[in-house]
Amino acid sequence: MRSSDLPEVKSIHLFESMEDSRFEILLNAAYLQTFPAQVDLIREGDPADFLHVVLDGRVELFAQSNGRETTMAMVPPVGTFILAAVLKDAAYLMSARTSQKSRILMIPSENIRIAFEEDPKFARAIIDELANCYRAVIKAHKDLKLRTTVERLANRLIRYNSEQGNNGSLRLPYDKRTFASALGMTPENLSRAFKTLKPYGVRVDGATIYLDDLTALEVLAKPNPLIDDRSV
Amino acid sequence: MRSSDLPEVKSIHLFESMEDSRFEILLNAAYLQTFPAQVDLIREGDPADFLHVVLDGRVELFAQSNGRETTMAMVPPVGTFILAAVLKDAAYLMSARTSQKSRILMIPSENIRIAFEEDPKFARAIIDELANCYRAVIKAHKDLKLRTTVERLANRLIRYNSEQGNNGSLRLPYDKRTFASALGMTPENLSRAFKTLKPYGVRVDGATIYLDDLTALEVLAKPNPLIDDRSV
DNA sequence: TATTATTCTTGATAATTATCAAGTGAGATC
DNA sequence: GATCTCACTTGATAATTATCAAGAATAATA
Repeated sequence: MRSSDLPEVKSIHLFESMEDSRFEILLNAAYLQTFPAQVDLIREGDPADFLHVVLDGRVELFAQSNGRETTMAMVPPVGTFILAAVLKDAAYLMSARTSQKSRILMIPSENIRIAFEEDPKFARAIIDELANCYRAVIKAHKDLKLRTTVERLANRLIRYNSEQGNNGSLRLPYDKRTFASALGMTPENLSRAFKTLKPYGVRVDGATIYLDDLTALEVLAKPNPLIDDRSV
Repeated sequence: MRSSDLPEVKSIHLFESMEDSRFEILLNAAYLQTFPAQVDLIREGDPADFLHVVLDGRVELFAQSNGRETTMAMVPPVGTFILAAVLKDAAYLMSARTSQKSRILMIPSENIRIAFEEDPKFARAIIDELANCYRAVIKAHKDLKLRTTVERLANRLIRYNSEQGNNGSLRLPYDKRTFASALGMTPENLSRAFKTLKPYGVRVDGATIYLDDLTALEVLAKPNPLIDDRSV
């Protein structure tokens, strides 16, 4: 990768506490590449050759089995993916594709593991990142097992509204088909769930959603910090 | 805790690479306690004061929201739980209770974090454990999103059969009510799912299940290593 | 502007899963 | 051995969610 990209990458939480010399060695072996939308980056089952870091754009993690497919998560900048597989030197459990044009940093697994062994601060940062990933999946699992489709949608809208400035409107960060899959429902039922939420002040205009009665929506959704708060 | 218990605990993967002196300091502050069945150990939302290690028995991790409850996982010996919360010094995302009489080692979070900072080998062992936990949840999430109830049951039976010696019979490791919740279904539907599997050679006798036609069951279940193999 | 995809929505229907209520059966207790 | 309790099962029904097939709406292209 170009050395002009180094400062930007260094500012990422994962690397900021790392020694400069070690950081340069690590990144020397790395690739920074821009991909168009809908490009397959990794396939579940393959060995974990690289740690991926999303710098720009958005990456969809998905999984397949038995002819079915589901969206597991969307990774926004700046986020890593497939960290656990890299650390364990195991096969990927999920596939990844760009959902929009994305800039991806790819660091060889072997270099990550070496840096991890040699740099306690980096090890600590890795742990933080992995612990965050773990807790995010636990929350997703609780969301899926403890809520109906309508409740999941309502809570997601409340979360997006809060993340996007709490002004009663939000934009869905990706198409509704993917959104439905991420929420664990079919596109058809996502449409119907939106209709169900109409009496609670949810107005849909393409990818823009207006929440005209947040109070009513929250009564229905019953948001729970231990499921919905990304920071907890 | 009693020093006579030290060797047993030391043999656990998490601690075996640790320096003896540091290990003794760590365990000095720890508690080793035996609890009867159905004792609440931790409650979601509480701060993570202790890392828990199940030495004997079995612990149920569960979560509640909005009046509903679901079993998230069962922790067999020797397994840790709530490691991520301890490392992040955050609130527990799940509650835990003993599902049978259990011997639990409790190590203060603060000591874990100190040992982690000071002992790279222990850090490495913690990472391995956390990565395993992460991958286990991902698998559970895929199981839930990509399979029907009957398929989930079928695959779980195949897994238990393989874990218990591949002799065509297995014992459910906990009551059917909990088993159903862990599989993401109601007890009633678990009964019905067993009936659905009857033509595939699944015979139920209390907590003992016989798999008389493993081939047929596997055709239905379509087991997938990236969901079902604990070791992958 | 017309045309063509594409995505999303809607309606009808089917499949799946949950709920409620009652029943069965095995083990515990007296 | 009687009966009590509890876990599990069964049946009837309801609710939820998915599927299939068109039909709008939107964006993309000519």
